Amino acid sequence: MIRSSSRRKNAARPPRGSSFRDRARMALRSEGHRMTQQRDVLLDVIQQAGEHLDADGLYRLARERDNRISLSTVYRTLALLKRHDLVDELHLSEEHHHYEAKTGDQHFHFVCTSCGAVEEFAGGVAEQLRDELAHHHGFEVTSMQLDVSGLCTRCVSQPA
Amino acid sequence: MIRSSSRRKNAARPPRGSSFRDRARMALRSEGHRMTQQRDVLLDVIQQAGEHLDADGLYRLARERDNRISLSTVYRTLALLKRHDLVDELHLSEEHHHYEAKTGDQHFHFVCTSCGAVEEFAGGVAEQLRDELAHHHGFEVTSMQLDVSGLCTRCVSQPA
DNA sequence: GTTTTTGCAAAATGTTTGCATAAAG
DNA sequence: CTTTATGCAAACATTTTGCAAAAAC
Repeated sequence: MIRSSSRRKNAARPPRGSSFRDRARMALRSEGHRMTQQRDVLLDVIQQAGEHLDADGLYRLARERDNRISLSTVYRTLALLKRHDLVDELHLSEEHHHYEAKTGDQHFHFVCTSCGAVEEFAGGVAEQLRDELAHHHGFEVTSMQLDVSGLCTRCVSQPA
Repeated sequence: MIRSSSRRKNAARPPRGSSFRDRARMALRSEGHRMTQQRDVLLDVIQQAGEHLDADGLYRLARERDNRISLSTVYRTLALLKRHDLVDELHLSEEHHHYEAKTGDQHFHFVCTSCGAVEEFAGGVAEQLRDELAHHHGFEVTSMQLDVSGLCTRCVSQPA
C-alpha cells in the first residue's frame, strides 16, 4: 500500500530543510549528471566538515573514506557544484581557494591573524548595504563577500 | 634665501596629504631600503594607475617607462610595500592578486559580473560593523575587505 | 668597498586539461 | 551500448627563490 511518505521518485525539488547532500544529489541528477562514488563521498565530506576547506583538505578527507579519488576529481566536482550554485568559493587572504556548502542565509568570515581560526558571523549589515548600494550607486547586488581579520576572543585575552 | 617651505631633509614623517609615492619613498628609506630606479618607477605607476592592478599589469606599465625591470622585481617590491603597509593586496574573485595604494580611508569594491568593471565605494558600514563584532563576538578588528558583485548601473539599464 | 637589489632561469604552488580507461545509466 | 566521469601525467598561470652580476650608498 502506498503511503503518503516516500513519494514517487520524480519529485520536482528537494523538500524544505533537506541536507546539502540531498539537495546536491537531486540538482545534479536532474541535470543529467551521474552520481558516482567519488561525488557521493565528496558531497558527504563537504556537508560534514562544513567549514572552509580547501581542495586539498577535501581531497584528504575524501580519501580517508575511499582512496579511489583523485585531486582532479575534487577540482572538477567543486567546479560542477559551483556552477550549480551548491557551493561558494571563498577568496580568503590565502593563496588558495576555500569552499563551503551554500546555505542560503548570508554569513561572513572572520579570520584571526594570530591563531588562524576562521569564524562565521551572520550579517544584518547585508540588507542595509544592499539598499545603500542600490540607491546611491545604482548597483544591483547579487552577492557579497565580507572578510574581516583581526584578533579573536581568545587571542585578545592571551596576547601571544 | 631659505624659505619656510622645503624644510630640512630629515623630517620625521611625510607631511599630511603627501602623495603615496612620497610616503612610500620616505618609509622605505627610513628602514634602510635603497631607492632604485625600478622602485621609483613602480611607486609612480602604482600611484598614477591607482586602481586594482595585478602584478603583470604593473609590470607592463612600468616597462613602458623603463624596460630595465623584471617581473620578479615587481613581485619583490609589492611584497616590500605590503610589509610596510603601503599597499593592500586584494583577493577579488579572480585567480591572481590585485594591488592598490593604501589610502587610509576605508573603501570597498564592487565588481560588475557583466562588464567586469571594478568600482570603489566608501564604507559607512565599517564602523558599525566593527562595533557589532566587538560587542557580540569579542573580536578586535584590524582590517576588513568587502567585495560585492552584481550589475553596475550601465549593465542594469542595458541588459546584455 | 660593502651591502642591497636586480635579472634570469629554475622551482614551487595551486589549478586545469588531454586522453585512454572505467563506471553509470 | 552509449555517454559521462575518472585517474594520471602533463600543461598552465601565478608567485617565489638561488645565485652571480649590477647598482646604491
